[in-house]
Amino acid sequence: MERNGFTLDADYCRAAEGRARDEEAVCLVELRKWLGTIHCAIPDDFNWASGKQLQELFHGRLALQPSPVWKKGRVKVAEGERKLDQVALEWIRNHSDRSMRRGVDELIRLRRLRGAIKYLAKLPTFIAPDGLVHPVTGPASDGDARSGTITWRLAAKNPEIQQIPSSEEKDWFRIRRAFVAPPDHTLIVADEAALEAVILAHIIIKLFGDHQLAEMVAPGAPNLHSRNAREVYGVQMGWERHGRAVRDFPLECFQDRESYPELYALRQDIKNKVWYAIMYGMQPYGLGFSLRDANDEPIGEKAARLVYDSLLASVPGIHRYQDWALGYIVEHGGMVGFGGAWVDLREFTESGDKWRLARAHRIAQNFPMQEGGARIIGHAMTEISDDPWLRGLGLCLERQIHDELDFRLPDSSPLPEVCARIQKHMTSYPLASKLQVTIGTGANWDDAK
DNA sequence: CGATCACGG
DNA sequence: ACGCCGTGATCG
Repeated sequence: MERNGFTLDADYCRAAEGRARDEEAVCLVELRKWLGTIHCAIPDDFNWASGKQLQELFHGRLALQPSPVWKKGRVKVAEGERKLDQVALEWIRNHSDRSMRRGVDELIRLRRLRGAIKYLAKLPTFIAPDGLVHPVTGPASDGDARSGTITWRLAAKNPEIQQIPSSEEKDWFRIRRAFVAPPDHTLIVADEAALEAVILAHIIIKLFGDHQLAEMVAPGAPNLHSRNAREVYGVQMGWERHGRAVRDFPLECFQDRESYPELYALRQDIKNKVWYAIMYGMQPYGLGFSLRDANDEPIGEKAARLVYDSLLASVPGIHRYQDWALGYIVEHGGMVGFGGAWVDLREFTESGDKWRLARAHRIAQNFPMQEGGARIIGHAMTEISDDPWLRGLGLCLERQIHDELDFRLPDSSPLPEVCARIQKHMTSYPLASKLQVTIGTGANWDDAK
Protein backbone atom coordinates (compact mmCIF):
# COMPACT_ATOMS: atom_id res chain seq x y z
CA MET A 1 0.00 0.00 0.00
CA GLU A 2 2.86 2.38 0.80
CA ARG A 3 4.48 1.67 -2.55
CA ASN A 4 1.26 1.59 -4.58
CA GLY A 5 -0.03 4.88 -3.24
CA PHE A 6 -3.34 6.37 -4.33
CA THR A 7 -4.66 9.25 -6.40
CA LEU A 8 -6.08 12.34 -4.78
CA ASP A 9 -8.16 15.00 -6.53
CA ALA A 10 -6.38 18.10 -5.22
CA ASP A 11 -8.72 20.47 -7.08
CA TYR A 12 -11.71 18.93 -5.34
CA CYS A 13 -9.98 19.40 -1.98
CA ARG A 14 -9.13 23.03 -2.66
CA ALA A 15 -12.62 23.89 -3.90
CA ALA A 16 -14.25 22.26 -0.89
CA GLU A 17 -11.72 23.88 1.44
CA GLY A 18 -12.61 27.27 -0.02
CA ARG A 19 -16.31 26.74 0.67
CA ALA A 20 -15.54 25.47 4.16
CA ARG A 21 -13.38 28.50 4.99
CA ASP A 22 -16.11 30.85 3.72
CA GLU A 23 -18.59 29.15 6.02
CA GLU A 24 -16.10 29.28 8.86
CA ALA A 25 -15.81 33.05 8.43
CA VAL A 26 -19.60 33.39 8.47
CA CYS A 27 -19.66 31.30 11.63
CA LEU A 28 -17.20 33.58 13.40
CA VAL A 29 -19.22 36.66 12.43
CA GLU A 30 -22.43 35.03 13.65
CA LEU A 31 -20.78 34.19 16.97
CA ARG A 32 -19.77 37.84 17.41
CA LYS A 33 -23.28 38.99 16.51
CA TRP A 34 -24.73 36.57 19.00
CA LEU A 35 -22.50 37.89 21.77
CA GLY A 36 -23.58 41.39 20.80
CA THR A 37 -27.28 40.61 21.17
CA ILE A 38 -26.72 39.21 24.66
CA HIS A 39 -24.44 42.15 25.56
CA CYS A 40 -21.36 40.08 26.19
CA ALA A 41 -18.00 41.53 25.13
CA ILE A 42 -14.98 39.34 24.47
CA PRO A 43 -11.41 40.30 23.55
CA ASP A 44 -10.45 40.52 19.86
CA ASP A 45 -8.02 37.64 20.25
CA PHE A 46 -10.59 35.34 21.85
CA ASN A 47 -9.83 31.80 20.68
CA TRP A 48 -12.85 29.57 20.04
CA ALA A 49 -10.50 26.57 19.91
CA SER A 50 -9.30 27.15 23.47
CA GLY A 51 -11.09 24.94 25.95
CA LYS A 52 -9.99 27.16 28.80
CA GLN A 53 -11.33 30.38 27.28
CA LEU A 54 -14.53 28.65 26.20
CA GLN A 55 -15.15 27.28 29.67
CA GLU A 56 -14.65 30.72 31.20
CA LEU A 57 -17.13 32.20 28.72
CA PHE A 58 -19.84 29.53 28.85
CA HIS A 59 -19.78 28.54 32.50
CA GLY A 60 -18.26 31.69 33.95
CA ARG A 61 -19.78 34.78 32.37
CA LEU A 62 -22.79 33.25 30.62
CA ALA A 63 -23.49 30.80 33.46
CA LEU A 64 -24.79 28.10 31.13
CA GLN A 65 -25.88 24.93 32.86
CA PRO A 66 -22.94 22.48 32.91
CA SER A 67 -23.49 19.16 31.14
CA PRO A 68 -23.63 16.01 33.30
CA VAL A 69 -22.40 13.94 30.33
CA TRP A 70 -19.59 13.92 27.78
CA LYS A 71 -18.32 11.42 25.25
CA LYS A 72 -16.69 9.19 27.83
CA GLY A 73 -19.48 9.16 30.40
CA ARG A 74 -20.22 11.14 33.55
CA VAL A 75 -19.04 14.67 34.29
CA LYS A 76 -18.39 15.30 37.99
CA VAL A 77 -20.30 18.56 37.98
CA ALA A 78 -20.51 18.78 41.76
CA GLU A 79 -16.71 18.55 41.99
CA GLY A 80 -16.38 21.45 39.57
CA GLU A 81 -15.57 19.42 36.48
CA ARG A 82 -16.74 20.95 33.18
CA LYS A 83 -16.75 19.42 29.70
CA LEU A 84 -17.38 21.08 26.34
CA ASP A 85 -16.89 18.30 23.84
CA GLN A 86 -19.51 17.59 21.20
CA VAL A 87 -21.67 15.40 23.45
CA ALA A 88 -21.60 17.95 26.27
CA LEU A 89 -22.33 20.83 23.86
CA GLU A 90 -25.41 19.03 22.49
CA TRP A 91 -26.69 18.59 26.03
CA ILE A 92 -26.07 22.24 26.89
CA ARG A 93 -27.78 23.29 23.67
CA ASN A 94 -30.87 21.28 24.58
CA HIS A 95 -30.94 22.82 28.04
CA SER A 96 -30.55 26.47 27.05
CA ASP A 97 -33.09 29.12 26.18
CA ARG A 98 -33.37 30.37 22.63
CA SER A 99 -30.93 33.25 22.92
CA MET A 100 -28.17 30.97 24.19
CA ARG A 101 -29.04 28.08 21.91
CA ARG A 102 -28.23 30.27 18.91
CA GLY A 103 -24.60 30.62 20.03
CA VAL A 104 -24.12 26.98 21.04
CA ASP A 105 -25.47 25.87 17.65
CA GLU A 106 -23.02 28.17 15.92
CA LEU A 107 -20.09 26.79 17.91
CA ILE A 108 -21.10 23.23 17.02
CA ARG A 109 -21.15 24.32 13.37
CA LEU A 110 -17.72 25.91 13.72
CA ARG A 111 -16.22 22.71 15.12
CA ARG A 112 -17.68 20.65 12.27
CA LEU A 113 -16.31 23.02 9.66
CA ARG A 114 -12.85 23.07 11.21
CA GLY A 115 -12.90 19.28 11.36
CA ALA A 116 -13.46 19.17 7.60
CA ILE A 117 -10.89 21.89 6.91
CA LYS A 118 -8.25 19.90 8.79
CA TYR A 119 -8.43 17.16 6.15
CA LEU A 120 -9.22 19.23 3.05
CA ALA A 121 -6.29 21.58 3.66
CA LYS A 122 -3.61 19.05 4.40
CA LEU A 123 -4.42 16.08 2.15
CA PRO A 124 -3.02 17.72 -1.05
CA THR A 125 0.26 18.43 0.77
CA PHE A 126 0.94 14.69 0.85
CA ILE A 127 1.01 14.32 -2.93
CA ALA A 128 4.50 13.07 -3.83
CA PRO A 129 6.53 13.93 -6.96
CA ASP A 130 5.08 10.84 -8.65
CA GLY A 131 1.61 12.39 -8.29
CA LEU A 132 0.44 9.86 -5.69
CA VAL A 133 -0.10 9.88 -1.93
CA HIS A 134 1.94 7.22 -0.11
CA PRO A 135 0.69 6.78 3.46
CA VAL A 136 2.92 5.11 6.05
CA THR A 137 1.95 1.98 7.97
CA GLY A 138 5.08 1.60 10.11
CA PRO A 139 7.27 4.13 11.94
CA ALA A 140 7.09 7.42 10.04
CA SER A 141 10.70 8.37 10.83
CA ASP A 142 13.66 7.38 13.00
CA GLY A 143 12.10 9.35 15.83
CA ASP A 144 8.73 7.60 15.56
CA ALA A 145 8.48 4.69 18.00
CA ARG A 146 4.97 3.77 16.86
CA SER A 147 5.02 0.72 14.64
CA GLY A 148 1.48 -0.62 14.93
CA THR A 149 -0.83 -1.90 17.64
CA ILE A 150 -0.85 -4.49 20.42
CA THR A 151 -3.70 -6.28 18.64
CA TRP A 152 -1.69 -6.53 15.40
CA ARG A 153 -3.98 -4.20 13.59
CA LEU A 154 -2.24 -1.92 11.13
CA ALA A 155 -2.14 1.80 11.69
CA ALA A 156 -1.80 4.34 8.88
CA LYS A 157 -0.41 7.84 9.05
CA ASN A 158 0.98 10.73 6.95
CA PRO A 159 -1.88 11.13 6.19
CA GLU A 160 -4.12 9.27 8.68
CA ILE A 161 -6.02 7.44 6.02
CA GLN A 162 -8.05 5.29 8.42
CA GLN A 163 -9.60 8.36 10.05
CA ILE A 164 -11.09 10.12 7.04
CA PRO A 165 -14.65 11.23 7.92
CA SER A 166 -17.25 8.81 6.70
CA SER A 167 -20.77 9.60 7.85
CA GLU A 168 -22.85 12.16 5.99
CA GLU A 169 -23.83 13.93 9.22
CA LYS A 170 -20.22 14.52 10.20
CA ASP A 171 -18.80 15.27 6.78
CA TRP A 172 -20.57 18.10 4.99
CA PHE A 173 -17.99 18.20 2.17
CA ARG A 174 -17.82 14.52 1.18
CA ILE A 175 -14.05 14.36 1.61
CA ARG A 176 -13.96 10.76 0.38
CA ARG A 177 -14.96 11.99 -3.09
CA ALA A 178 -11.42 13.36 -3.39
CA PHE A 179 -10.03 9.80 -3.25
CA VAL A 180 -10.41 9.02 -6.93
CA ALA A 181 -9.52 6.28 -9.34
CA PRO A 182 -6.68 7.28 -11.69
CA PRO A 183 -7.56 7.71 -15.39
CA ASP A 184 -8.85 4.50 -16.99
CA HIS A 185 -9.20 2.78 -13.61
CA THR A 186 -12.06 1.87 -11.26
CA LEU A 187 -12.00 1.76 -7.49
CA ILE A 188 -13.15 -1.39 -5.72
CA VAL A 189 -14.18 -1.17 -2.06
CA ALA A 190 -14.64 -4.49 -0.25
CA ASP A 191 -15.90 -4.55 3.32
CA GLU A 192 -16.15 -7.43 5.82
CA ALA A 193 -19.71 -7.28 7.17
CA ALA A 194 -20.02 -7.12 10.99
CA LEU A 195 -16.57 -8.66 11.23
CA GLU A 196 -16.15 -8.60 15.00
CA ALA A 197 -19.59 -10.09 15.58
CA VAL A 198 -18.73 -12.92 13.16
CA ILE A 199 -15.51 -13.53 15.09
CA LEU A 200 -17.33 -13.59 18.41
CA ALA A 201 -19.80 -16.05 16.88
CA HIS A 202 -16.86 -18.28 15.94
CA ILE A 203 -15.43 -18.09 19.46
CA ILE A 204 -18.78 -18.91 21.06
CA ILE A 205 -19.14 -21.99 18.86
CA LYS A 206 -15.63 -23.15 19.71
CA LEU A 207 -16.01 -22.56 23.45
CA PHE A 208 -19.59 -23.62 24.07
CA GLY A 209 -20.93 -25.26 20.90
CA ASP A 210 -23.51 -22.45 20.82
CA HIS A 211 -24.52 -21.52 17.25
CA GLN A 212 -27.09 -18.79 18.02
CA LEU A 213 -24.89 -15.77 17.28
CA ALA A 214 -23.46 -17.42 14.18
CA GLU A 215 -26.99 -17.88 12.87
CA MET A 216 -27.83 -14.25 13.71
CA VAL A 217 -24.93 -12.96 11.56
CA ALA A 218 -25.13 -15.62 8.82
CA PRO A 219 -25.88 -14.73 5.17
CA GLY A 220 -29.62 -14.32 4.71
CA ALA A 221 -30.32 -13.82 8.42
CA PRO A 222 -32.58 -10.92 9.47
CA ASN A 223 -30.70 -7.67 10.03
CA LEU A 224 -28.78 -7.99 13.30
CA HIS A 225 -29.42 -4.54 14.75
CA SER A 226 -33.08 -4.44 13.69
CA ARG A 227 -33.55 -7.78 15.35
CA ASN A 228 -31.83 -6.62 18.52
CA ALA A 229 -33.85 -3.37 18.63
CA ARG A 230 -37.14 -5.23 18.31
CA GLU A 231 -36.06 -7.91 20.76
CA VAL A 232 -34.80 -5.51 23.45
CA TYR A 233 -37.28 -2.62 23.22
CA GLY A 234 -40.24 -4.61 21.90
CA VAL A 235 -40.22 -8.12 23.30
CA GLN A 236 -38.17 -7.67 26.48
CA MET A 237 -39.16 -4.13 27.52
CA GLY A 238 -42.62 -3.86 25.97
CA TRP A 239 -42.20 -0.33 24.55
CA GLU A 240 -44.55 1.36 22.07
CA ARG A 241 -43.66 3.54 19.08
CA HIS A 242 -45.79 5.12 16.34
CA GLY A 243 -48.83 4.14 18.45
CA ARG A 244 -48.14 0.41 18.33
CA ALA A 245 -46.20 -2.19 20.26
CA VAL A 246 -42.62 -2.22 18.99
CA ARG A 247 -42.65 -6.02 18.97
CA ASP A 248 -45.40 -6.04 16.32
CA PHE A 249 -43.47 -4.17 13.60
CA PRO A 250 -41.85 -6.08 10.73
CA LEU A 251 -38.06 -5.85 10.88
CA GLU A 252 -37.81 -3.81 7.65
CA CYS A 253 -39.52 -0.88 9.39
CA PHE A 254 -36.50 -0.45 11.67
CA GLN A 255 -34.35 0.52 8.69
CA ASP A 256 -36.95 2.83 7.13
CA ARG A 257 -35.87 6.25 8.33
CA GLU A 258 -38.51 8.12 6.31
CA SER A 259 -41.63 6.18 7.36
CA TYR A 260 -40.62 5.03 10.86
CA PRO A 261 -38.15 7.54 12.34
CA GLU A 262 -38.86 6.41 15.92
CA LEU A 263 -38.08 2.78 15.14
CA TYR A 264 -35.05 3.87 13.15
CA ALA A 265 -33.80 5.78 16.21
CA LEU A 266 -34.17 2.70 18.40
CA ARG A 267 -32.09 0.68 15.94
CA GLN A 268 -29.41 3.39 15.79
CA ASP A 269 -29.22 3.38 19.59
CA ILE A 270 -28.80 -0.38 19.75
CA LYS A 271 -26.25 -0.40 16.96
CA ASN A 272 -24.13 2.59 17.96
CA LYS A 273 -24.45 2.73 21.73
CA VAL A 274 -25.37 -0.75 22.98
CA TRP A 275 -24.24 -3.68 20.83
CA TYR A 276 -20.51 -3.03 20.44
CA ALA A 277 -20.24 -1.34 23.82
CA ILE A 278 -21.57 -4.42 25.58
CA MET A 279 -19.42 -6.76 23.48
CA TYR A 280 -16.36 -4.87 24.72
CA GLY A 281 -17.35 -4.77 28.36
CA MET A 282 -19.40 -1.66 28.99
CA GLN A 283 -21.57 -2.05 32.09
CA PRO A 284 -25.03 -0.66 32.94
CA TYR A 285 -23.33 2.19 34.81
CA GLY A 286 -21.63 3.48 31.66
CA LEU A 287 -24.61 2.69 29.46
CA GLY A 288 -26.77 4.83 31.75
CA PHE A 289 -24.85 7.92 30.60
CA SER A 290 -24.60 7.19 26.89
CA LEU A 291 -28.28 6.31 26.42
CA ARG A 292 -30.62 9.33 26.56
CA ASP A 293 -34.34 9.83 26.86
CA ALA A 294 -36.44 12.11 24.67
CA ASN A 295 -35.18 15.17 26.61
CA ASP A 296 -31.53 14.19 26.12
CA GLU A 297 -31.26 13.27 29.80
CA PRO A 298 -29.13 10.21 30.58
CA ILE A 299 -31.47 7.34 31.38
CA GLY A 300 -29.36 6.23 34.36
CA GLU A 301 -27.97 2.93 35.55
CA LYS A 302 -31.29 1.42 36.58
CA ALA A 303 -33.02 1.93 33.22
CA ALA A 304 -29.83 0.99 31.37
CA ARG A 305 -29.69 -2.27 33.28
CA LEU A 306 -33.02 -3.26 31.71
CA VAL A 307 -31.59 -2.75 28.21
CA TYR A 308 -28.37 -4.48 29.19
CA ASP A 309 -30.07 -7.50 30.75
CA SER A 310 -32.51 -7.72 27.85
CA LEU A 311 -29.77 -7.91 25.25
CA LEU A 312 -27.70 -10.43 27.19
CA ALA A 313 -30.83 -12.51 27.84
CA SER A 314 -31.59 -12.59 24.13
CA VAL A 315 -27.99 -13.55 23.20
CA PRO A 316 -26.77 -15.64 26.17
CA GLY A 317 -23.52 -16.58 24.43
CA ILE A 318 -22.15 -13.07 24.94
CA HIS A 319 -22.61 -13.34 28.68
CA ARG A 320 -20.94 -16.77 28.75
CA TYR A 321 -18.04 -15.35 26.76
CA GLN A 322 -17.62 -12.50 29.25
CA ASP A 323 -17.49 -14.93 32.17
CA TRP A 324 -15.07 -17.17 30.31
CA ALA A 325 -12.74 -14.24 29.56
CA LEU A 326 -12.60 -13.26 33.24
CA GLY A 327 -11.78 -16.79 34.35
CA TYR A 328 -9.11 -17.03 31.65
CA ILE A 329 -7.19 -13.89 32.62
CA VAL A 330 -7.37 -14.74 36.32
CA GLU A 331 -5.85 -18.15 35.58
CA HIS A 332 -3.32 -17.14 32.90
CA GLY A 333 -2.59 -13.46 33.47
CA GLY A 334 -3.31 -12.55 29.86
CA MET A 335 -5.45 -13.26 26.82
CA VAL A 336 -4.79 -15.12 23.59
CA GLY A 337 -6.12 -14.28 20.15
CA PHE A 338 -6.93 -17.03 17.68
CA GLY A 339 -4.13 -15.84 15.41
CA GLY A 340 -1.73 -16.67 18.24
CA ALA A 341 -0.95 -13.22 19.64
CA TRP A 342 -0.79 -12.77 23.39
CA VAL A 343 -1.56 -9.74 25.53
CA ASP A 344 0.09 -9.79 28.95
CA LEU A 345 -2.31 -8.45 31.59
CA ARG A 346 -0.45 -9.43 34.76
CA GLU A 347 0.15 -5.82 35.76
CA PHE A 348 -3.64 -5.61 36.12
CA THR A 349 -4.57 -9.10 37.28
CA GLU A 350 -1.85 -9.34 39.93
CA SER A 351 -2.49 -5.89 41.41
CA GLY A 352 -5.26 -7.06 43.74
CA ASP A 353 -7.26 -3.98 42.73
CA LYS A 354 -10.78 -4.67 41.50
CA TRP A 355 -10.82 -1.66 39.14
CA ARG A 356 -7.60 -2.73 37.47
CA LEU A 357 -8.97 -6.24 37.16
CA ALA A 358 -12.11 -4.83 35.55
CA ARG A 359 -9.93 -2.91 33.10
CA ALA A 360 -8.03 -6.10 32.25
CA HIS A 361 -11.35 -7.88 31.76
CA ARG A 362 -12.46 -5.30 29.17
CA ILE A 363 -9.15 -5.44 27.32
CA ALA A 364 -9.36 -9.25 27.33
CA GLN A 365 -12.90 -9.29 25.93
CA ASN A 366 -11.94 -6.96 23.12
CA PHE A 367 -8.60 -8.53 22.28
CA PRO A 368 -9.60 -11.74 20.43
CA MET A 369 -12.05 -9.81 18.26
CA GLN A 370 -9.65 -7.03 17.31
CA GLU A 371 -6.71 -9.42 16.93
CA GLY A 372 -8.87 -11.87 14.98
CA GLY A 373 -10.08 -9.12 12.66
CA ALA A 374 -6.48 -8.09 12.00
CA ARG A 375 -5.57 -11.71 11.18
CA ILE A 376 -8.51 -12.21 8.85
CA ILE A 377 -7.94 -9.02 6.89
CA GLY A 378 -4.19 -9.66 6.82
CA HIS A 379 -4.82 -13.13 5.46
CA ALA A 380 -7.03 -11.68 2.74
CA MET A 381 -4.39 -9.07 1.85
CA THR A 382 -1.64 -11.65 1.39
CA GLU A 383 -3.90 -14.07 -0.51
CA ILE A 384 -4.89 -11.30 -2.91
CA SER A 385 -1.31 -10.05 -3.33
CA ASP A 386 -0.11 -13.60 -4.05
CA ASP A 387 -2.84 -14.31 -6.59
CA PRO A 388 -0.99 -14.32 -9.96
CA TRP A 389 -4.21 -13.82 -11.93
CA LEU A 390 -5.14 -10.68 -10.00
CA ARG A 391 -1.57 -9.44 -10.13
CA GLY A 392 -1.47 -9.95 -13.88
CA LEU A 393 -4.63 -7.89 -14.31
CA GLY A 394 -2.98 -4.96 -12.53
CA LEU A 395 -5.07 -5.00 -9.35
CA CYS A 396 -3.46 -2.71 -6.75
CA LEU A 397 -4.28 -2.47 -3.05
CA GLU A 398 -4.54 1.19 -2.05
CA ARG A 399 -5.91 1.22 1.50
CA GLN A 400 -6.83 -0.97 4.46
CA ILE A 401 -9.30 0.38 6.98
CA HIS A 402 -9.36 -2.53 9.46
CA ASP A 403 -12.26 -4.42 7.88
CA GLU A 404 -12.21 -2.79 4.45
CA LEU A 405 -9.86 -3.13 1.47
CA ASP A 406 -9.74 -0.55 -1.33
CA PHE A 407 -8.23 -1.40 -4.72
CA ARG A 408 -7.75 0.18 -8.12
CA LEU A 409 -8.21 -1.87 -11.28
CA PRO A 410 -7.49 -0.99 -14.93
CA ASP A 411 -10.71 -0.68 -16.92
CA SER A 412 -9.37 -3.20 -19.41
CA SER A 413 -9.80 -5.92 -16.74
CA PRO A 414 -13.03 -7.88 -16.13
CA LEU A 415 -14.57 -6.11 -13.12
CA PRO A 416 -17.23 -8.65 -12.02
CA GLU A 417 -14.80 -11.57 -12.12
CA VAL A 418 -12.17 -9.63 -10.18
CA CYS A 419 -14.74 -8.69 -7.53
CA ALA A 420 -15.76 -12.32 -7.20
CA ARG A 421 -12.14 -13.36 -6.71
CA ILE A 422 -11.57 -10.68 -4.07
CA GLN A 423 -14.70 -11.83 -2.30
CA LYS A 424 -13.42 -15.41 -2.32
CA HIS A 425 -10.10 -14.43 -0.73
CA MET A 426 -11.76 -12.26 1.89
CA THR A 427 -14.05 -15.07 3.02
CA SER A 428 -11.49 -17.89 2.93
CA TYR A 429 -10.17 -17.64 6.49
CA PRO A 430 -11.25 -20.84 8.28
CA LEU A 431 -13.96 -19.98 10.83
CA ALA A 432 -16.85 -21.86 12.41
CA SER A 433 -19.05 -18.88 11.55
CA LYS A 434 -19.42 -17.41 8.07
CA LEU A 435 -17.59 -14.34 6.77
CA GLN A 436 -19.54 -12.02 4.50
CA VAL A 437 -18.17 -9.35 2.18
CA THR A 438 -19.95 -6.45 0.53
CA ILE A 439 -18.34 -4.98 -2.57
CA GLY A 440 -18.88 -1.68 -4.32
CA THR A 441 -17.21 -0.05 -7.31
CA GLY A 442 -16.97 3.51 -8.59
CA ALA A 443 -14.90 6.46 -9.71
CA ASN A 444 -14.19 7.57 -6.13
CA TRP A 445 -14.19 6.22 -2.58
CA ASP A 446 -17.54 7.75 -1.70
CA ASP A 447 -19.34 6.34 -4.74
CA ALA A 448 -17.72 2.91 -4.44
CA LYS A 449 -18.79 2.54 -0.82
C1' DC B 1 4.88 17.47 26.50
C1' DG B 2 0.39 16.17 28.79
C1' DA B 3 -4.51 17.13 28.27
C1' DT B 4 -8.51 17.83 25.37
C1' DC B 5 -10.91 17.23 21.36
C1' DA B 6 -12.31 14.82 17.01
C1' DC B 7 -11.99 11.36 13.36
C1' DG B 8 -12.08 6.03 11.99
C1' DG B 9 -12.74 0.71 12.86
C1' DA C 1 -11.53 4.26 38.10
C1' DC C 2 -17.25 2.21 35.31
C1' DG C 3 -16.37 -0.06 26.04
C1' DC C 4 -11.41 -1.32 23.08
C1' DC C 5 -7.59 0.01 19.50
C1' DG C 6 -5.37 3.90 16.93
C1' DT C 7 -3.50 9.38 14.59
C1' DG C 8 -3.25 14.15 14.81
C1' DA C 9 -4.32 19.35 15.64
C1' DT C 10 -4.30 22.54 19.18
C1' DC C 11 -3.77 24.73 23.65
C1' DG C 12 -1.26 26.06 27.71
